[in-house]
Amino acid sequence: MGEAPKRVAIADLGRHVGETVEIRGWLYNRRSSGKISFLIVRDGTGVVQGVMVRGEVPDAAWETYDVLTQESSLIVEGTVREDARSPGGVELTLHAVTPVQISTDYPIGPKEHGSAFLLDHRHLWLRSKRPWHVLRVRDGLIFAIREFLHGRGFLCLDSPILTQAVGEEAGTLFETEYFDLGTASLAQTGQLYVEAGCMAFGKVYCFGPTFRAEKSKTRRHLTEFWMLEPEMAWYDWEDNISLQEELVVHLIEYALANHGDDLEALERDLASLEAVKPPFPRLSYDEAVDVLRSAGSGIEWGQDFGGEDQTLLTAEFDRPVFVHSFPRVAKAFYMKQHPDRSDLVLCNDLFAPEGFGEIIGGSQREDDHDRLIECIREESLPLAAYDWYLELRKFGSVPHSGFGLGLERTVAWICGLPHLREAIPFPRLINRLSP
RNA sequence: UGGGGAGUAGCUCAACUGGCAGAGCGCCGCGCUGUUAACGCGGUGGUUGCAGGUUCGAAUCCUGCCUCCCCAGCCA
Repeated sequence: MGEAPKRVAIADLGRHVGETVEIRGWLYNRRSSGKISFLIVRDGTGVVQGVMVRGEVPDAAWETYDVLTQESSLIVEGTVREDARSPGGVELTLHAVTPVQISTDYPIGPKEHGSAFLLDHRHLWLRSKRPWHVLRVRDGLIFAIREFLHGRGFLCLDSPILTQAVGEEAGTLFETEYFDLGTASLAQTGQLYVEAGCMAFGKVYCFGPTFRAEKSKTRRHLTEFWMLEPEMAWYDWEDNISLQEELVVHLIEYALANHGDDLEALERDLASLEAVKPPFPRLSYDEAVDVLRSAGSGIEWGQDFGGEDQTLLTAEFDRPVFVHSFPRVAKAFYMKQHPDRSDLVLCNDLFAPEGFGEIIGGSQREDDHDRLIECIREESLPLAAYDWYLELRKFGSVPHSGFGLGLERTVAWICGLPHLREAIPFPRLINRLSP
């Protein structure tokens, strides 16, 4: 026997043409045509087809074909060869096949399945082509977000998950007992904490899971989702919008440059992503309502945009659309009042094209102590819960702004997914807590 | 929380007006030296979501319950 072959990743096979290598992975599928058989092997980095010809491989290897079932783990050894007939352009002439564990009755087959069945088997579904590509894009976007922000002097300031203060709306909180301190709730947002952070570090962000107990059953909602929340001291609402635009452009460029293969495998229309270039249209709420009315919407001034309105609005443009200066009645208490219109606040939403809806909500924050107290009272929120937050306005208050970007909605948009449940590894929905 | 749709083999779905429970995939067996969700032939596989009712007879009609899917509201 010669030396043990080098163990390589399938993703790197192109650099090992002509060499004999070892791959450790799982059987994705198999096909046979009598005296020639094909083992489609995946190892987490990619998929490669192994070929065995009867009489040209040891009988022991040849006979493993009959034993190996879908998703059995195995170790194969073979010679890397370029071959246009093979998907991926590279295939493996097998010399040895060693089963590690034989899988029996793997539930996910090559034919179609329903979404409920697949979600029940999410722990296994992750191995399938579609989730595999989606979650690679998700990982890439997380990396690109952090890269973008650190490149601009941001500091990551993690906000707590267990909180006492209410972030936005009471009534949609997940609650739990917290020792002698009463009820704790899972954070709906880290915003109040990054507001504290930006006064210490200038530009900060938090990025983690957030929780909403809304009983909504739509393709645009999860009960647990990841939100990026940058917060910047000395930024006004227009600086805020410019940063959002740069970030979104960066994410699209990153995805196209680094995940083109994934997006193609997902059959994403790349042309519509390539069209996402600055500047994005910026409409005031009043202008957006006019556009919607002339497009046939029955929206009344003061209402927030529904799903249909968002689709209608973005259909007018080929790139994401900013809408700013919303009515105060439609927005959260902490947003700063418009200097010329007391019925508006200095905020913005960003709507993704092609009906993917709102991916960002942001605003300049109310920085005046007394005015902020008025806002809290107007919303009938418990003033005591905001004591530390109010102190930020007593010790060197400055204009500041920030926004929240929904990661899953961004992933869904970039990957072209019809439902958010595919944009997160283990989705939490109103009727789903497992796996 | 409202509106709509659907539960039949392990999976995806058929079954006309109430009249023998079916197909493809999977799985098992046989065949095939380049397959691409391989293919051909044969076989395996059912408490028709649960409980009750109508009927000579119910997957099918009626009542209640459960579950899932889609849409709306709310939001990221």
